[in-house]
Amino acid sequence: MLLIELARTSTAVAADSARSAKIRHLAELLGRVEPGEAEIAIAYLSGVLPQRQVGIGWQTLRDLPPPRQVATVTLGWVNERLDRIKACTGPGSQAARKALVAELFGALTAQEQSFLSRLLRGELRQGALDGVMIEALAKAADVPAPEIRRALTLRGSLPAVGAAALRGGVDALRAFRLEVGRPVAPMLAQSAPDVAAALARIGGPAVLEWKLDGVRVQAHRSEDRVSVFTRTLEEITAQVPELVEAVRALPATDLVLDGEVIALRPDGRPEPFQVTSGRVANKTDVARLRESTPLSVFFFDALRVDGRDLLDLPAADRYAELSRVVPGRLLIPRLVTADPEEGTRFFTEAVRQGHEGLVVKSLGSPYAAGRRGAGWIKVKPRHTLDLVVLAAEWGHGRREGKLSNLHLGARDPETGGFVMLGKTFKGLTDELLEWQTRRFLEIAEGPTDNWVVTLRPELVVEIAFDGVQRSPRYPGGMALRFARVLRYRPDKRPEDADTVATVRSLMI
DNA sequence: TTCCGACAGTGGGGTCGCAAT
DNA sequence: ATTGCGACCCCACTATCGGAA
Repeated sequence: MLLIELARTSTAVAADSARSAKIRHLAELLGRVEPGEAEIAIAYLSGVLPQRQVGIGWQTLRDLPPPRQVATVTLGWVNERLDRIKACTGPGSQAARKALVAELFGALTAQEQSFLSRLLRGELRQGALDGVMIEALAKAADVPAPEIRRALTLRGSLPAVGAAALRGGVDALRAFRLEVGRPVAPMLAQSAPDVAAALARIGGPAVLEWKLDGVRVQAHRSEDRVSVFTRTLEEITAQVPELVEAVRALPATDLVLDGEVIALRPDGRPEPFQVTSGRVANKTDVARLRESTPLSVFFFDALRVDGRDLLDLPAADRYAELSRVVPGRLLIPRLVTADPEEGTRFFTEAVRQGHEGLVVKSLGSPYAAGRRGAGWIKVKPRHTLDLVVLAAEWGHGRREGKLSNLHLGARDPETGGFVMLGKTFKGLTDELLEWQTRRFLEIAEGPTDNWVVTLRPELVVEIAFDGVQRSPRYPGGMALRFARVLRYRPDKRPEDADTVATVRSLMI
């Protein structure tokens, strides 16, 4: 199949806003792709690469060679070129890689260049990724969508599952099984403002578990072979030897466990997320770092124990199996209750001990992997500050032509100025976006056609955030984590805004 | 007819590995 | 040694579609 056919389908998908129409376009193409190229077509049209990543990003794609007039390249050819680019490493690789990218894009028409460029940048912007692709595959292969979702959970790769569905229908999908050593798509959580709201959504007794601010891990063990994966199914076995040893010491030899790995201080309180994250990401100095920054692991679910798959069992039964093979010191602290007051006390205690909050879980839910079902609900405390808008950046995509991303500052009484604490684009409605663009252009200082538009510091905005972290980038040495706009405060003047001292007092 | 679940899009800060400077 | 890029860790929120209620 020619790449141009995918590019045309993508254009058609983007042009129709109705999901049903997007599904029709995708299914039509999937219906005529040859089996050997099905995985590539499914991957590209759901916004992923079979190679996962190839080392090409926004900067590499800035200037492309002039396009061809006639479309000639096939999916197989393009994919082979991407393999070659991915394999390009070592001294001199940047120039070689650049040449390969130029050669690849030089063989494409304008429409193909646009498609491949958006795909490689991870911004397909066609209003369809895995969710819509699952429906399209269901239509093209004439199988129920839940069968595809189930297989995807167990296999973790939509191209592989989708190609099997097109080739062999329901029978092929049912052949996918949980396989020890191959990661499962992890179950995700929704969020709620407080414990009472979370309990109300579950509607009955629930399990409340501490939410640790670490890295999600899925640990597999077959005999003495242990492998560990992250939320996105990256393998990190070599970076977490403490976890490997802990799993190897368990009294069961055939296991898949779900948990969180975290760096704790000697007094048992958690290190800031940055410390855990840095430790887990490090590959070159693991032996030394495990002395200075040891990792602890806490498990909260079991997907397989002693050769028995548990995904379809209710959470309470899975936990019973988990606690049978994992000692208490490796289990997340938990409480079963339906009482909002008791739950809130548990929440307060978790936060007092330095943790992120709670995850509230239904006792009856199966392990609904890969979807943010209502089975798990996270609850975290929320802080707010009144800050001053120092500048704004022009948006992209559906925010093109709108001033979108705000630069936020706290008041510095010593200098009479403001100290930047970070940016945010979250929490804005279309109406607010419209309003702030007009308002910002009125108080702009200097040119308004640059990427960043500097403003007179006049507007006060109420910002919600999860915490203050150390920052190597911002002038005050601190930055807000997960900042989002709650509302503008026209009743407040910049001299009423919160000060850097207030922010510093919140830093962990 | 209204409500709500699921999805896609729009980006945030921090850290590491790697190649180039 | 420092810098820039890509990848990945953590992630919140709104708009929209279409099926459920």
